[in-house]
Amino acid sequence: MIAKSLDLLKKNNLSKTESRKGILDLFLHTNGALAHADIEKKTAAAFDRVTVYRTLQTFVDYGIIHQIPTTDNTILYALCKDDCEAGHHHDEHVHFVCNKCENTICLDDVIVPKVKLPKGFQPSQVAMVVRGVCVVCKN
Amino acid sequence: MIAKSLDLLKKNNLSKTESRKGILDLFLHTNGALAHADIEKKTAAAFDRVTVYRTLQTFVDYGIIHQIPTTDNTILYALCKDDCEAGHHHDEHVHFVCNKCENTICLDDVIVPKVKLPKGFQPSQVAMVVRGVCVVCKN
DNA sequence: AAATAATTTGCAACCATATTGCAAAATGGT
DNA sequence: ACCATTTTGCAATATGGTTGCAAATTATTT
Repeated sequence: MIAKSLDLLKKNNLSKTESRKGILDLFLHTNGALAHADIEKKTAAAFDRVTVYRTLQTFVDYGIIHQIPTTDNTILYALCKDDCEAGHHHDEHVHFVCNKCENTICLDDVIVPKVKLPKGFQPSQVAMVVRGVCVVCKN
Repeated sequence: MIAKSLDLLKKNNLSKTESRKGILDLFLHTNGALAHADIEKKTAAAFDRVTVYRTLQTFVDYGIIHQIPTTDNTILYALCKDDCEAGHHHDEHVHFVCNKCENTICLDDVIVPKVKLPKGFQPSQVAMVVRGVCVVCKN
């Protein structure tokens, strides 16, 4: 469990820089999804904004994290499960956004059900976001 | 079919202004979803940016249009079906984003399937976005 | 139809978020 | 330790969105 971030970087042939390691560690120690702003806060602005943007983009490109669609014009990112590869995400699980604590949680065990699309539509990726009250806030 | 936008405005007790009518007409004549930038372009900047933002917000509040979550930090809007009301959307249909033409289409007839969440999670709203190739671009 | 009240618009200014070019710094391979 | 390559950070710029307020438009009253 020590230095799992380094393993991940090595596995993807990414150079081990402070920012990549730091941001990846943050994801590994966070349960839910993170927005760019969260990352800036939680890393105490140790890295330049631009570096954070580029690092996130790199991680998405390499299939280390994935994006979660939102309706408030921010982008959320969360760790991919182990079987994601560069250029091809398999993050077919449901995301849950809590209306109280506003955290976004990956429900890794809840897979997105298949839907039947109208004739001619060819799906390649599905995202499902459920809003509601999470298990922590339900009381 | 003439002046359906006026009907819609009247039904919601909204004053009939040029911008509301114009923007609503645009939605009525567009098949897919629209982003703020699309609206500015297609109305030839006839209305102020601020007016467009406020008009969209008003339409969302009154249940005339709904927002579609995206992963590119924009907000998409699309017409609601008839049974939406102020403050309460029933737009539980699937949205399709085409990777080729980049249009977003409401699949009004494909309703979002129910999923079983882990114990303690209480859902209130579900969004589902499918990416792929649409019926127009499939060839 | 004119006058008034209420709402909406447009402008200016502002803030937040995101991207690009480029020089300096850090990393990896030899 | 050196050098080629990649990554970082800064500055500048672009894009997206909000707020306050006066002017204009719409609705209401008479």
